[in-house]
Amino acid sequence: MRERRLEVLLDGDRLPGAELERPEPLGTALARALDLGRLAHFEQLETRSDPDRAPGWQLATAYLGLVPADRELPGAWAPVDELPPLADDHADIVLAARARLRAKLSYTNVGFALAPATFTISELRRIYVAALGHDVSATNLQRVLVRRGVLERIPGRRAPGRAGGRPAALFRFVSQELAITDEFAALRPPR
Amino acid sequence: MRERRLEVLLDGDRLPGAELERPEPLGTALARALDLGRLAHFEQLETRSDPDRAPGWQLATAYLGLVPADRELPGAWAPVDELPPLADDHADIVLAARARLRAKLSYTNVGFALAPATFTISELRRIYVAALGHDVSATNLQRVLVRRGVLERIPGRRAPGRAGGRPAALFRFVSQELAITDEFAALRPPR
DNA sequence: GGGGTTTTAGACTGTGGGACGAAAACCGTG
DNA sequence: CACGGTTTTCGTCCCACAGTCTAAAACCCC
Repeated sequence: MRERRLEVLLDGDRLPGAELERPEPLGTALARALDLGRLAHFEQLETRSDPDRAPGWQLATAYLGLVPADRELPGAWAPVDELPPLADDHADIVLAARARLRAKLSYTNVGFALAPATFTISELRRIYVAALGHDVSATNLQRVLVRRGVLERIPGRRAPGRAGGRPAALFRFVSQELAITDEFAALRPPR
Repeated sequence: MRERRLEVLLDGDRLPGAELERPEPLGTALARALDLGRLAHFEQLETRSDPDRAPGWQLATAYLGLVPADRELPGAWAPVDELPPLADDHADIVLAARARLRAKLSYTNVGFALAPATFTISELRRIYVAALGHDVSATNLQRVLVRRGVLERIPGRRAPGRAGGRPAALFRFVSQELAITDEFAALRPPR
């Protein structure tokens, strides 16, 4: 996330990755190879076994890792909606990952993995807009997330920017652990 | 699904599976080994690489396949909520699969993969109750699914059973392709 | 102090879904 | 054939929640 756009880390014309040689969990192998430090959210996506994958044949397991918007990380980051041509089906994987992220933003609290430790509603709104790809009302965003117990207000206010404006209240995510917050409106158990 | 309970196919004390030897997509290898015919829904779950998995070390990719309630299939089926002790982490996998199914029942039309071609609302209700693990109102189930365009009424009625009762209207799923029907209430794009 | 800007708060509205009750249509029995 | 028991169907009420709008609050710069 940078400049109001969702970005993805690339290694040339492909997604960065690691080869699994010794017995170890998939996630740790990837984390060791990428050296991104602790990621707030790290989630397995699909495993593909395309026989025509070059060279020879191999299995590939994709992962989705999220980095907070205020963290600067080295490497080549490309905007997700303006990807250069990628090798194999890597562009597909990026789109699938974005779809997964968008869905989870709506019914979980993954936002904590994209947002700084504390933030104003406007800042959070910009992050959600960039990730979701469509506009979001700041009023509704705050009300929805606070009512669900995802967001909580903390003391203090942020001084306005150059252009002026009322000082903004500060918020933070109540939990840093992934949790489902929307019990899928329909088909709920009766009370 | 049998006798109003969700069931899982077992092969002794483990989930049925196949070993991948030649280059081929994971799904086809599994389908060939299991010989269940065409499944209405077939979905990849998690891939695990536990070094302490016996014997030696191996990767394992779990899949979720759904069989309509009216189809009788050979093999040893066990109720999901009364599983015998299973090898490795297979019990975990079954529970994860059930969780996935329950979530998808709420925001997609996967129901088509569990239901017969045509059915009454009461029959569909029994299926949903078994899969979700909690009661569901027949009235609301019908209204919700019809309004979302998932269900449609078809001509004819089903004669009542031994106990009598009003003849039930027949329904079917509009589509047999997986589709997301609930756009995650919150954080929807403004109109 | 006035105009522009950003944030905050409140009220209104519409929709979707849970709960409830009554009517419809069937079976058995006497 | 009238009656009670059963299952399905239909309609209504009601509440929670999200989208919209408007106005007020609090700041900047000039």
